[in-house]
Amino acid sequence: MFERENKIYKKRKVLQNEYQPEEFLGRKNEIQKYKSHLKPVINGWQPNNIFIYGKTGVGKTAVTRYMLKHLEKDAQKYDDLNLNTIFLNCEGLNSSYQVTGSLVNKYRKPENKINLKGYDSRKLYEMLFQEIEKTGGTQIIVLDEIDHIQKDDSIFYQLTRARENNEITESHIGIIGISNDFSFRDTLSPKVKSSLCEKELQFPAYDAYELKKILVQRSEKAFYNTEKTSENKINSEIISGAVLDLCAAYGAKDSGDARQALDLLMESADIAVDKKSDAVKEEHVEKGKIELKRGRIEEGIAGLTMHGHIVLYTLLTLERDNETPVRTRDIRPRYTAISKKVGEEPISPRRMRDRLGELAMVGVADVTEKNLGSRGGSFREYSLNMSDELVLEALKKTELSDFLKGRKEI
DNA sequence: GATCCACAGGAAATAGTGGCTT
DNA sequence: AAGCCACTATTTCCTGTGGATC
Repeated sequence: MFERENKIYKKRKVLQNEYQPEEFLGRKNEIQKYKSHLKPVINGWQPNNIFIYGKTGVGKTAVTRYMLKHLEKDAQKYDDLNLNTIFLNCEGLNSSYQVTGSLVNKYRKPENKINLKGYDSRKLYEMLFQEIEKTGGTQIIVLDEIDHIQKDDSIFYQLTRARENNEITESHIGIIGISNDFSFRDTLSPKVKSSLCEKELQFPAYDAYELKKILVQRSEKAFYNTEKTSENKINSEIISGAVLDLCAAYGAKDSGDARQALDLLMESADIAVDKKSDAVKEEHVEKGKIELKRGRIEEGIAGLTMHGHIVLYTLLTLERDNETPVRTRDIRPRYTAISKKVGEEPISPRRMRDRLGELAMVGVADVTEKNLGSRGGSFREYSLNMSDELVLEALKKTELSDFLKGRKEI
């Protein structure tokens, strides 16, 4: 029943997000600056706090991991240097409280982990400082996706001022904050901003040429019968330069995102394998783009709340009735009706607006702002952004599936 | 340029969940 | 068990917005 038929991949892993290349192309300047910012650490001095920003897929996290790996390795050469690095992704953590608790858990063994509820904030900080002091030496704390921390910035104050507030005496801490939202910096209170953003490092987007170089570098390792002939050219029986150009253009299109380009390359190659093709062709890339989009949307839809799903379904039925684009207040009655059919109490209009906004955010709906002045004021109009079949498929994988099965046709 | 429209979206209040401390 | 704590999801209330119209 199962059989290996892959003629494409030598090593698929090379295209995955976790893969760490030994050389980062197009990031020479950034690595150079990063290195100088981290220099004090190796001297055993108080580390700099570093704020790193740049769009998604420009290597912020990967380069950081790479730098820290080297830093740790080189630190071992010096007996008087005790270096410990902590890496925390703040996705899903929206308060200082949760970050503090998560940091405590990073230090602790699985059996001693704490809950992220119930403690007094002060107590939580004490626990963190205790852990830090127990470890001692120099500690680099990396907070990735730091902009998810929205509610308050006390964690930064506590960490950057821990020493002068005598919370810690045995250890030195340096914070590396990573954000893809530069404006986050300006939401910080002034005293936190100046200390947290002591050193700043901006990662620019990759252009198509740089992305091509990256794709060439990875392709050589990932595919059979492929070799690099110059920095941006390959000779390959599996994959053509034109295919790589397509992937590079896709990544460069909106944000210079290497991850997007690599994802597309992998998706295309997966499709080629699936089709038992001998090579990755341009048509596979086109299919790949559609697949990636579908995946993103499905993921987005899966992440919505139940009422988000109901609102989406409402929009879907309006779309099928050719009533889109439709303004918020015209969505309302049908939403209320459908909600009741599903057996749920409808949420308030205010809340429904939030849900609609999320649909637009996820990319499944389009919004247009309208303003008819004194003849009708301003409002937003929504319509589905993609085929209704696709949306319906995604909705069937949610808690609405039973409800949807019960209806023969929309 | 003042007025008006109708909603967007911020802010505060409330309800309910679940964990910690004593 | 009572009194904390923070969380999420929500409702209620209300101010702000920007173009059309006068």
